[in-house]
Amino acid sequence: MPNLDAAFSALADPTRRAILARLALGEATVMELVEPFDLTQPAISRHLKVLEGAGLILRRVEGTKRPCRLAPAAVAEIDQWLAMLRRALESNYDRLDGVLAAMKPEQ
Amino acid sequence: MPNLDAAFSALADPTRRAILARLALGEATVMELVEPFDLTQPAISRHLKVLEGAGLILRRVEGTKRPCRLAPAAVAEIDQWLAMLRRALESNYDRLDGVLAAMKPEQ
DNA sequence: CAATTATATAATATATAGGTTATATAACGA
DNA sequence: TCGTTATATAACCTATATATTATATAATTG
Repeated sequence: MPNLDAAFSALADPTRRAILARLALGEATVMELVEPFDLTQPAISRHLKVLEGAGLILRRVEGTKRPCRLAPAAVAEIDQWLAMLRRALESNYDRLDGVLAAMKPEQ
Repeated sequence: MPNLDAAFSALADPTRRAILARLALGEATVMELVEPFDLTQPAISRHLKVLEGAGLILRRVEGTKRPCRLAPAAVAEIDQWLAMLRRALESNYDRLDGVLAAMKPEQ
């Protein structure tokens, strides 16, 4: 899954997570997304490109505007991958009693 | 949540995800984690440091070995953050019919 | 058509990531 | 105690990320 690289990497940046949090409230244009940040428009445009490349947002063309909205693709992929960790963590937890019981006598 | 930076950033690297996938099968020492990769031991040690810093793994001291295992902290935090996106995606989906109906007449 | 608005791209600078080799440290086993 | 094994750290190099400013493109409006 080479896309997981892009998805996790996109989410690693706090500005991009803030953009996604804003988009969770609904569609927004580039300039609307620039406004709350102390960053230039080109900087936000690049972040949006990263988010789009990762499958985290989609953009429409509406005249000269490019309204952005959340996309489901990447979140689904991430969830799927994390499920593997969750399963492992749960089964480790299940085994914990046994492991502790086996260890204590030796110490 | 400054930890989300570290957690997502840690997961963005395929080597580190592979290490986690290995640890999902059970605890492993540093050298056991080096073995399947075409990387040097210091490289893996650095990856482990990153994973530990992100709250994705824990390490015990066992003589000269440092067995690693998965940690639940970061996964929980990530899940919580993603839940926000999931909710928004679902409600956007719910609204989609209405939005489309409202748009079509204008175009 | 000219001016403005919305967005993208290019050029550039700097910081950070991730790899390597060399070396330090600390426990183990003979 | 000495050599070996397991791991960590330091120094260094290169590639990439992110920001900026300047500029291009394309739709909108007067």
